[in-house]
Amino acid sequence: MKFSSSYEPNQFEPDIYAAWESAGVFSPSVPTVPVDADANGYDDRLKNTSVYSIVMPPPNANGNLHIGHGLTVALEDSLTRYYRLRGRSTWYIPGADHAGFETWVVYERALEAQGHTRFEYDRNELYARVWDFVAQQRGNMEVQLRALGASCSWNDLTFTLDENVVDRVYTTFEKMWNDGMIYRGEKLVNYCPKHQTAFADIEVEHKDEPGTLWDIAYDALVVSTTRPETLFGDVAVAVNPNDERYKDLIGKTVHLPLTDREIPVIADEHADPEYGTGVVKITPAHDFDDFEVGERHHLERIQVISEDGHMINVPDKYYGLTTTECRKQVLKDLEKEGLLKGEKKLTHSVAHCYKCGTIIEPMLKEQWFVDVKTLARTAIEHLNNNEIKFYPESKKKVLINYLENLKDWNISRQIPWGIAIPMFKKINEEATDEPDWIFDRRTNLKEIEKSGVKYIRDEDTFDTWFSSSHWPIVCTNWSEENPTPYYPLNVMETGVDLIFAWVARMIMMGLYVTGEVPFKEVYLHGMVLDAHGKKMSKSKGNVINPMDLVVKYGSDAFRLGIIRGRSAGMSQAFSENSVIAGRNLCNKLWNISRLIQSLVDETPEDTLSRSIFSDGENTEQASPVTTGASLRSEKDVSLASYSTLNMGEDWICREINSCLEQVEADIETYRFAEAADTLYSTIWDKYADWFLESQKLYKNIPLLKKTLETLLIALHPFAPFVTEAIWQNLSWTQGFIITQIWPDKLEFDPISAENFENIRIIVSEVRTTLQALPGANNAKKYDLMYDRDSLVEDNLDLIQSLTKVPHLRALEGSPKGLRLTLANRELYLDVPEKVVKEYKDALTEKILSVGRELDALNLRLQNPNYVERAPEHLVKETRGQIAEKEQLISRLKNQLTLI
RNA sequence: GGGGAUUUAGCUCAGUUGGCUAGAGCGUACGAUUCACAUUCGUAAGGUCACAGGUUCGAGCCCUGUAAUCCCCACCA
Repeated sequence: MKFSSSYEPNQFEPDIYAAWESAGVFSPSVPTVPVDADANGYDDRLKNTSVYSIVMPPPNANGNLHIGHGLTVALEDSLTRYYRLRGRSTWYIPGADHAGFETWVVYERALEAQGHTRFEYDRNELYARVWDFVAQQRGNMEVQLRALGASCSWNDLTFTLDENVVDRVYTTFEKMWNDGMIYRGEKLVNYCPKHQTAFADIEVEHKDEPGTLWDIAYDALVVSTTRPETLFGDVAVAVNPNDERYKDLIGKTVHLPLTDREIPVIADEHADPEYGTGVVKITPAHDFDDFEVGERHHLERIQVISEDGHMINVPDKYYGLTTTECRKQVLKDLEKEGLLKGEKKLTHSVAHCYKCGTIIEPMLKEQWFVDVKTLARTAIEHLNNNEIKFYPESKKKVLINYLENLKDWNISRQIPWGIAIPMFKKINEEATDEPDWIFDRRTNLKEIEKSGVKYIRDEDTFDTWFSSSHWPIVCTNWSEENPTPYYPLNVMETGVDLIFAWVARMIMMGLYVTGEVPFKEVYLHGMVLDAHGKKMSKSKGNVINPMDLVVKYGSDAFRLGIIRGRSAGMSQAFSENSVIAGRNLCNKLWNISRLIQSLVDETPEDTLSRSIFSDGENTEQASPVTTGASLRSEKDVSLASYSTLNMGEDWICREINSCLEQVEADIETYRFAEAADTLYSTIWDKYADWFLESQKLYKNIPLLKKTLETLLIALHPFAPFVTEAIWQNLSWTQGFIITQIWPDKLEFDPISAENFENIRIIVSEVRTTLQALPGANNAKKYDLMYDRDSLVEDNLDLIQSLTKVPHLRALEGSPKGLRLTLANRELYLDVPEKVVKEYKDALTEKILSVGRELDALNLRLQNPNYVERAPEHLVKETRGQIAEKEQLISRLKNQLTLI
């Protein structure tokens, strides 16, 4: 493979992914089912390898990835690749979601487009049809996951309708049924009349909307309501027990308008004396609060709105009207009878279907419910026991708070596309000894017979979250007989918006099924907002498609871009600029590698070996006096395949080591942005700008190779493709980078490294001073002069090449020109007096500003408390600084007098 | 009503146990450039760390309060 001269990710990314995949490098090295060959109760292969497991939140099987998936994959895959490099047996388990409701909505729309409705088919037929529909659409998201570089174990992909998932869900359901945690209840549920299905509370969107509050006379009492059409379902009116105005009426009855019914006046705390007239009509079948009032007072529930949104159980006049039509008619009739006492505009929040926006109708329905008391309490105990570490930490409190107030969980959905609820209802009523409902796994059958009694299957399917809550269990193939070392997961990474719907339920279910928390850590990423911090939405037209960016800038650039500036739990803006910055880094690395490869190519083998085992031809540049070269013994040379010969080499080793330390600490605490940032500045600002510039003189080939390899491996988790592409292009590397071992720290001489740091300071000051001088093109005009300075004297070529000054020479005679001030060295720029004079203002300003700093330092030291109480090293440091500043000022002043 | 956050450069964000002159990227200005890279190199400007108190030798960081913004949950007859 030949390095192409420009970085073009599209030309190698697909090939590299295919090569990884066919080499099987994504599979965990330790099989996922434990093997106890010698029957000692332990899988011996686990002795030397620790495992790392992580599951992917399953994207919609027949959908496309959106920007949030892009972030999720970038984060999860970086973790996966990092721990793989660290030698763990790493299992990143991909998934695909049947996306019950989402897919159903799409399918139903397609069905309607063909002029059909769901009601023409029975449940089995619909299920089969959607299955085919999904099968046809499937595959896009898997292609896209590959494009993002997800190093997941494809053989282990779990689909949410896979047999083992259904099995596990049924097993749990059966256990809950036997434990008495499942009950069938007639309760008010959130019901979408359009989709004709119930929703869990979390699936409902509340929006503030303008509405009207009408006052209606029920005899002597005036009630306030926003929904007059439901009055036919009223079974009582309530007043607050402490409300003096109505005390006498409690227990009496009032006439329900437009009907011939009398309804009781009851006392209930629900009635707020401050609100409206303080009198509330009670409609248990169509209002959540009223339902509870009804429970407390054992009131009848009269359903007056049908599941398709029409009036039922009402006087003939109103029968069959839609709710909207009925409201109009009711208001008209009330007005006519003089019972409408007033109306007032208000804003109230209205529940909407999160998919179609239809107003959610609270509907009385028989559904399956999970009693969550024990589940929630157990989860809270384990959370309080710190068994799961949260990133960000604050979300744990939020979760506990949620669990403390959790209501029973409605798990029935009236949608064919999902896992059938394995419950069957008795048909023959006369078989009174048999239970009304029985559990049975044969949900492929509509009707079953047991002990001579016929049962018919419940048509409903499970809430997606009921099965999803088993995700860590089913993905790792955990079972009672075969506990796997990969369960609990090391981490659960997902969006902060799923903390209740998914994370909470996985914890409850994990504990219920396995007795263990399902994961040891949770990392919740925030939402990806647009460049202006606004939510992305189709209607705003600000949606960013991750694949567009991958095509435009490459997968690595996208991954580097999307994690930039992002921290746990925070919703943060995202713009193409950060992807461009990522692409630029990849390009930089590409060119760095090309440079090093070309240096390798042009260095003959025999020179190479000489430079390892002797000082070689570069002795003249290296400083025998100041670099501490003598500390580098032959031992170093023989231990490693590289050695440091020049200061810049020790310096870069020092910088790379501290970079590695930083990156390790950051990844292990999920500080992705900081880790990538550290790599960015190490590769660019340190490796390329200083080390490689200095290597243009010295060319320590073994060290160049070693340091490049180190940086490539360290960046691999974040930019997998370009690092692998370079690895494959380099002439001396072997195998895949993805399966390399995370680099050890490099050996270096700290004194020498510090000397290079001093050279950097000198070079920087020369550059700054030259830029500040009047006139253009200063860099090439003036010589740099030094006076008895061995560090400079020993590194003339290096300094000259970095500063680009024409010549470096020893000062002859008395000082002249412009003295460099910050470096604290005898260095002068050979600048004519005229130019120096023009520089005078800058110099004066400098003296003033250093003076201000000096004053501040002196003030600190004059504070006796500081000297007494601050740590000694800080006080000492301050004294040192004062001395330094004083020297600097005197040098500056001296300079000024010379002018 | 309950809970959780945020406020630092023009923009997007770092700043971990309190410690020197508060950092980065982008953007801006100025300068450079055959010799790995214009997807480049060099330099600079730009901040009362939302506000007011407090603790401390020392506060962007800790405490109290205020303001603004955001998210979630519940309620709104």
